Amino acid sequence: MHTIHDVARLAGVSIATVSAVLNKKGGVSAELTDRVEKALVALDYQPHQLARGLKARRTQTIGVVIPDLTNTFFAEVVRGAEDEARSRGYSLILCDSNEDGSMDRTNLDNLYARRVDGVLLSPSHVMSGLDRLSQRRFPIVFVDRIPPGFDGPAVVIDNFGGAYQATQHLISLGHTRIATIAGRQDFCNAIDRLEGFRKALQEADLPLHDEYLQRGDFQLESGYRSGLHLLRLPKPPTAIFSCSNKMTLGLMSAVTELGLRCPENVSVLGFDDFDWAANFSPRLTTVAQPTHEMGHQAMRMLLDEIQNREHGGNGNWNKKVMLKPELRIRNSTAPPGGSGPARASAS
Amino acid sequence: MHTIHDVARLAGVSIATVSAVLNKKGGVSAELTDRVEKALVALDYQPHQLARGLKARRTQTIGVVIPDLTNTFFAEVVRGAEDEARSRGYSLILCDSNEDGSMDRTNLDNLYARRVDGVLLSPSHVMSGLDRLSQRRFPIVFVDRIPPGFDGPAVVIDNFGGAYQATQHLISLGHTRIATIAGRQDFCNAIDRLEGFRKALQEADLPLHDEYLQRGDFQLESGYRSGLHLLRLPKPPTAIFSCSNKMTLGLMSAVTELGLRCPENVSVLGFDDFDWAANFSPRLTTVAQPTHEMGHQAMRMLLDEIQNREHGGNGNWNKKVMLKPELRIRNSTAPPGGSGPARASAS
DNA sequence: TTGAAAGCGCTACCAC
DNA sequence: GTGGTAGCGCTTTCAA
Repeated sequence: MHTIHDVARLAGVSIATVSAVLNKKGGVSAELTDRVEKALVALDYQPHQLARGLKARRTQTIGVVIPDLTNTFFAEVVRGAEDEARSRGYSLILCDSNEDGSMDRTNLDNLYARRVDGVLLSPSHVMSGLDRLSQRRFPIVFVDRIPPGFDGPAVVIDNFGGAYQATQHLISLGHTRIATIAGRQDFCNAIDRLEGFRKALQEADLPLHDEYLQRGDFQLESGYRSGLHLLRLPKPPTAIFSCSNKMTLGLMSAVTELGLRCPENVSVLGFDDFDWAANFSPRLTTVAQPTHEMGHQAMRMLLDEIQNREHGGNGNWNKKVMLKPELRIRNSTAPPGGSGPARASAS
Repeated sequence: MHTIHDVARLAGVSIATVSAVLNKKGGVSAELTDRVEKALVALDYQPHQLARGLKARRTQTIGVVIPDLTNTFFAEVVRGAEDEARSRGYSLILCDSNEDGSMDRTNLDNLYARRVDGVLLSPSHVMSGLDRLSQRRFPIVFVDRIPPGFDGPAVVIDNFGGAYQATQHLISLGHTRIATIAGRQDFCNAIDRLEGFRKALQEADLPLHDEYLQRGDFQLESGYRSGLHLLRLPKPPTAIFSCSNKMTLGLMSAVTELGLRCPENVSVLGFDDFDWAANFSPRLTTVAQPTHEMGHQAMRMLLDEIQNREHGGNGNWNKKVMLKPELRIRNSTAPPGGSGPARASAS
């Protein structure tokens, strides 16, 4: 617990000299530099970042607010963000809002109180008064979820294209009764996925019956309930496009519970890929998002802007990055009726 | 960006009075309290936590160092830790060491520079000089991974018992050729799991051939390579006990690649449970750890100790919590030869 | 080249 | 009750 004073005393110099050496300001004689460095080592001195930040008006800390860390999608995004942050000397304060919109506000207030230099945000809720925040407090980059109409800095994927391509795949397999379990329609990602789905059906002159459009909330439970509902319909769909990983999990649970098999009885295509999707049966066909890359790019954009502002930038920015998802065709999707090349592992 | 001075000026009081109101010290007249509170709201004032921490000598921040956030095990532990921390007014600085031992040291130094009040640590590497750290810097609680011989505060599960029970399950199914893919033997969790495995075999008078003991490193790749090796043996095992989730994933990949089926050709039992383990085929039999609870308890122990020290506690503590894992029998384990009740989904 | 001193925003002590 | 003031550990002028 030594301070700069202890170092100065031991080296027989002033604290200003120690500070100059620490920050490599130059202009310190080799003689004194040497003495200071010896003292630094002798005391195992570590500068107090908070005191430094108080003076320098920056904390080298970024706040990350996400809805649910136990969702691998977000865990991977955070991982990508942290890799970039650490390589540039920043640390992360992690805030999990637990899909509770009111926690977003609490978390942002807390981050402001800690004077983070910027925030990466994937909101749990469509927020009002966000403009006030982003303008008055700190630079914010949105990841994955952006409020409709929001026109600020963000990193997203082409949700429309991903859903469109996914649905086309189902259509090309010969499905005509295609259902979807959509996510919360208050964010662009869910809206765009539903639009992509619609567009593909429309182009193929396929109808979208109301009962085939289930509105979930990204959570497992809603996938499960929607799945049960869809599969118990008098005329159940032969293919289901699930708009998030957790809902896909719930859906598979419903499939299992009803004693159905995938893809023989129903094809399942999910948004978000997993490590395990390729090694268990059915091997899931998914729209994979570049999660690590999303976190990485979002953090890069944020830190670039922060450093830009430190060099006198005016804070006008609204960069947007749209990454491409990738359709990974495995064997949870097959032609309706259970025939076709993509059989399950059954012999 | 208002300071306590702005509030004081607007309310027409001194900053000391504002501070007293902010910290509910009492001894401020209703009249002034009211004026201060109005000013607080009018300016949307948020106290500067760093300045506060500099003075108060605590930051209300806990460092969390884990090997890999994209491992759901750790993500869930962090989630449990954060829930507890937030409810007690602490924030988390998250450090992912990426299974790189040298990063542990870097991360701990960084956390010290930021004067976190304590650290939750799941090391990537057996560290030397840890005693110095824990004594001189901040309270540390270990989670899941503890160095052999370490006798400080920690939250772990009964790894020996979990592995023992798991192996007994395989034995009770009639397996005699049982292999294991062990984790890195530099941590107690891996050591204990191997010991539990050994003990169960021994009690059943079953031999453990050298070739049936694969030494992995907790990573997917090592599970894959070990799996390939085991399953290509002239006399391959009929059951494999994999000591971590990622290695189990690699093992399943090897099973698939060799065109084998689980549990018909080989039973697989994994440590760590997943959301999806119950809904895909084979439904994995696993030893489930109470991940959220581990993070929760570890954080509680840490914060209790921090608060104890603030109240004059002497810092002598070495509490240990050992939680119970749970064997979840599904259908990736079955009697050797592929008969038995737990068939895969194949018809 | 070096060091004294003024803060950064806050808490807490001590006069009034 | 209230407010002035001395720091917390650091950076950064500005004199010397």
